[in-house]
Amino acid sequence: MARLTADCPPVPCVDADQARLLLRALADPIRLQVIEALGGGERCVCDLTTSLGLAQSKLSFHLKVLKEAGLLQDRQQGRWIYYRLRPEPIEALRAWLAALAAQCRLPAPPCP
Amino acid sequence: MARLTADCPPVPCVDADQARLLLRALADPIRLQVIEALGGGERCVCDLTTSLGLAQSKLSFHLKVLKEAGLLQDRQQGRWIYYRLRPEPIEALRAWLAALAAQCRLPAPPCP
DNA sequence: TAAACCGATCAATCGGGCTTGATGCGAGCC
DNA sequence: GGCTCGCATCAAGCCCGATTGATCGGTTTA
Repeated sequence: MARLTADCPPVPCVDADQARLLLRALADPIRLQVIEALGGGERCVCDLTTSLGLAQSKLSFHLKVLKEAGLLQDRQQGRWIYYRLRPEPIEALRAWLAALAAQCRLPAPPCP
Repeated sequence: MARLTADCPPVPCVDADQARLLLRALADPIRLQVIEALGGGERCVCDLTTSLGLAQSKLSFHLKVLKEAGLLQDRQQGRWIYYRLRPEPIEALRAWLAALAAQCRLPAPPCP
């Protein structure tokens, strides 16, 4: 029969509040720079610091915000720490957005 | 033949800065309530005010933010104003997110 | 025309998040 | 063991955006 509409399998479902946390984490210019840099692949902190021209403390703060939102994953190797983007919450956010735009064309019930 | 993957036709492409404006507009709990309410279809302001339990001034402020971000479209009928969600920027944001998560699994270049 | 209603706009206030500089902690090098 | 390096954490200050209450413009009723 027809393909089922992906209830949960690879893409975790998010509610409005989880979506809000992801949106909030992404809605910052510096964090978007980090996200875009990591969109090209894994990077270490020292590399991000120099290539983005950010103070070490500032970058660390934003990395923490992104990590706590579930958007980033880190691993330690020697004295360096590498960060990478997690595609799962991004796909979940995409699914939430898709559901949002589905029915929005319905006309309003008359007001008076 | 297979359905094409919508390179651009209906979905306008966004850069990181435009995506940031959309994310910023969406990353607010009240605005998310509005967005979700409008996800079910068009509504008038007086309806939103009562169903969301918001002060009129506050709702008007957030509607303006969402409208300026391109997420909302309004029309006047009599003395009522109806708002609806525009699916285009949402689809554009989804496309931006999809491009983001594409290559993020690449390992980092070794640091030292 | 006056009155009532809907919604936008304005100025003032407030609060949460970002920034900054210093400090702490762990891992390698001497 | 002492030192340097990489990164996280902390406290204080600051700034931008949300909230609040009042006012204004426009539209429909009486």
